[in-house]
Amino acid sequence: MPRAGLNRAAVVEAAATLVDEEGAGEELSLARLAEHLGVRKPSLYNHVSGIGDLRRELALAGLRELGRSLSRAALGRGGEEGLFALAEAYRSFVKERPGLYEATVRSYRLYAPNDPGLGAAEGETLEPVLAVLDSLGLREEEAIHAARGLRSVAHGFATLEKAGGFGMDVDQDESFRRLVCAFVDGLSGRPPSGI
Amino acid sequence: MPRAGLNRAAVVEAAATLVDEEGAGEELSLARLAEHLGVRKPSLYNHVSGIGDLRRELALAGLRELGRSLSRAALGRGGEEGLFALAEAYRSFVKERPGLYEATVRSYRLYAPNDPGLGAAEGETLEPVLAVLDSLGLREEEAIHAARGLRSVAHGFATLEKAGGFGMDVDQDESFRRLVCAFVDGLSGRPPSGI
DNA sequence: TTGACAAAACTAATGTCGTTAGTATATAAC
DNA sequence: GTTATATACTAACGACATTAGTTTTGTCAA
Repeated sequence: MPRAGLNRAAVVEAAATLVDEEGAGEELSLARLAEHLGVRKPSLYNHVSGIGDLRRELALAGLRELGRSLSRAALGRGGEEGLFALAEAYRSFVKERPGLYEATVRSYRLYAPNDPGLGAAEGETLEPVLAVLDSLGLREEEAIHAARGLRSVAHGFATLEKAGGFGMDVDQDESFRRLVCAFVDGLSGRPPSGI
Repeated sequence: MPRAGLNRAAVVEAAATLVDEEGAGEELSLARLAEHLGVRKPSLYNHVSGIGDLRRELALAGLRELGRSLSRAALGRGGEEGLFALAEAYRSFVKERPGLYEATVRSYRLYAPNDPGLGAAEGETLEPVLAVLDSLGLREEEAIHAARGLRSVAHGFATLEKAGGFGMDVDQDESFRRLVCAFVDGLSGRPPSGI
């Protein structure tokens, strides 16, 4: 039995690739992952303590990567331009890493609350959003409301899009652009910017 | 072996109750449902052709009920008032029937496209939205964009709320009100209505 | 170089799930 | 009352997660 050279990080990374290809729901199984890694199922227990642990680790990885994407998008961009960049980055992340994103959403229901690691990672995704909102003069409770709104907009559109929930043959990029425009304009109380 | 008096409708209804209590993900199993109904697992196959069939039936029931709720909300309400009523009805449905709603979302990815029954039920949920948008002068492609936006807003907020994704202790009703306000105001290109 | 030890792989087994096949019985129709 | 069908059952299979116990590999110190 030659060693496969696995470790926790490698297992999680392989799982992340797998969920992006096949989905993070019931499609993810230790059996499938073990097969992918050329190893027997129980061997995975040397690196993760079960499928729950693996899913939590995927959620953590997803939140961290999403946070990085959002931070990058907000670099050097303030005001409404920053909000558009954040929304677009959010949607892009869901498109590029669909399984990993799905894992982060599952996390809220299944692991949180009171998981300090996930809470911290979630906080990191909020930070760039609050920074951009601050540049628009929104602070404290007002900023929380606006952040929730922006996240709802991006999450709602991206998940419905990913799930194929938009039936009609109408351009989805344009739908998203209009949605974010409407939200941003409504937020600042100005007439449509038309960006 | 006295009969339990089951039929397809009773099985689906019991499943709907179950998913509202325990979730529509992996929590739903034929084993659990059979136990709930006081019957052995294989007996359920007399009424549904498997767990896939049951999930599809749940999605259908959820879409129909959501459609009814939206239609009721739009009765006698046009313009921005109608949009607020639709958004609130959507969110209320998710709160009252969380499992049934979850089943409808799963449906897009797993059963659709090309399931005529689900497609029709989905169309029924779109109808009242398009009617209200029509009262605002939005037609055709423009209405589709707006409908997608409203749905993204309602779906995004409601699912994040349900999943416990809003950590901070800030009023969620107020967050939703502001989000819908911003979207509606941004949609019509007017200054904030403050409703 | 060798011996010991921990890490990482394995086999075997248990229990849950969905599903199918085949069997018995209760209800309804005649 | 006989018959037919619907509805329930038992038994069994394969896929899954998980645990326990075993073997091997790689490393590090003597």
